[in-house]
Amino acid sequence: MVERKEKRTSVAHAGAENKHESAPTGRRERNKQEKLARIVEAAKELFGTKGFAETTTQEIAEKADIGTGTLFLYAKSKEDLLVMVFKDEMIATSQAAFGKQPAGSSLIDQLMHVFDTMIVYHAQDLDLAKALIREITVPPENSSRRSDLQALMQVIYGGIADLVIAGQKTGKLRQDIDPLLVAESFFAIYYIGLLGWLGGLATRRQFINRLRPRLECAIEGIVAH
Amino acid sequence: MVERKEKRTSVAHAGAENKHESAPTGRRERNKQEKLARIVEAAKELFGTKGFAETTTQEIAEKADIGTGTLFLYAKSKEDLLVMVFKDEMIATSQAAFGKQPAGSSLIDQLMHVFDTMIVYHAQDLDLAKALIREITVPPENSSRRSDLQALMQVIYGGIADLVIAGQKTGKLRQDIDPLLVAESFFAIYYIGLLGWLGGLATRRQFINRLRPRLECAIEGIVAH
DNA sequence: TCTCATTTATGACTACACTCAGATTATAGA
DNA sequence: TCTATAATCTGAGTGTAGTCATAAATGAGA
Repeated sequence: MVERKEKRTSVAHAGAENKHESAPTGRRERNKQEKLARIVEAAKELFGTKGFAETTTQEIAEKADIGTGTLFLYAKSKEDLLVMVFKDEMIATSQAAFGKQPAGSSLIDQLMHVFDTMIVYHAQDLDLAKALIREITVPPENSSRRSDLQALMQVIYGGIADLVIAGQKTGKLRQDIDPLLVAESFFAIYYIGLLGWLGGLATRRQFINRLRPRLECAIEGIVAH
Repeated sequence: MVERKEKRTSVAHAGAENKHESAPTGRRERNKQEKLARIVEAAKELFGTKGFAETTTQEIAEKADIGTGTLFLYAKSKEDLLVMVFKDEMIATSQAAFGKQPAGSSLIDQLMHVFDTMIVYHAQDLDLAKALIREITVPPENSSRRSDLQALMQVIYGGIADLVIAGQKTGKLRQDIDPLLVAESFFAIYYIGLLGWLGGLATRRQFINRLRPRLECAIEGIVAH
């Protein structure tokens, strides 16, 4: 054998490692959860401070106090890690955006409120946003990533669809339209603009300025006549 | 020195290398063009047969009969190569799609015709399409890539906008709408569906089946009343 | 308590995109 | 033609994501 690492002691545990505690509810499972949490936490910090590209998997493993190989038992790839880091936060962000709607506002204002919130989030770290969008755009067969994506999409599409349904109830919007289908279109308009911004084809301002008329144009198609 | 490569003879020239022809119009420039053509050709063949991920830059360089280092003087990255390979073909494809429009067809049919053509193209090699979409989605600062993207987008947006303008001339569509803005929205709807397909969130059939109603919904917003 | 099978962890190793210091080749001027 | 300079080329080298054979930890049954 070739020299073992001498660490594995100063771990930032959640205060739950009483050496001989052979608790009934499997130690393995808890260890795994803890380790996963440490990994995501380490990745979040490093991605946040150094940026995605500048962070090596070695560093993440070191910070999480595990071997490099172990890292890839918990995340299939470096980009997988990014999605892990991002998912919860983004879901929370969009949920908050849907929740805090000013009462009685129009559909367009509601949509803009949601998208504005997301934009603020994306703007916090452009590199991170780029890496993420690149990754989230076409996830490989890797099923774990895909289910993450689906969870995120459900929140966003579902939220927008709810706004549409509310509009239908007031009678302002056509009744004969599938809300989910409309939600997808709205999101598509947001997304393609976002890509333009992150890809450098447009500035943030241009992106935001064009978003509203685009959405208005799309909404025209679903208002009741 | 460490042994020079003994090749550089069996190159598939365009039949223009008469050894002593010190032509007035710089040999350098022509060599460069030829080399670039060889590189793109080699990349196209290898990506097409082995797939993007399975092709190494070494192989491309070998096939193009140049050093590995040289490859990166002509393309900033492996993905850059992919865009090079793709651009011309895709532009030709979309131009053809816009060109061969059956006379007198409705906007929705025209759009579907364009998108169907693109889908056929994408379907030829899913892996290639995925790699490309991933790449094209958020290109890095690298300006050459961005201008490629812009060229492609101009063709597509421009083509769709032309369809809209034609519709406006017949009076069927509202006059007060920016055709380019509408074009972007239409493309967004296509694109987000494409991502879903390539990302495994939907089958090709689902993608195509949903495309039409989505577009119809968007068109509703621009028909004259 | 002691097997022993199964799960989990490890880091040396591998493969490959990309770099760089130095070699080679083209051109312009004498 | 020869020389100097600039442009172009090159492949051994580098850094890092991801693998894999081997080791350690765990828990069920005796």
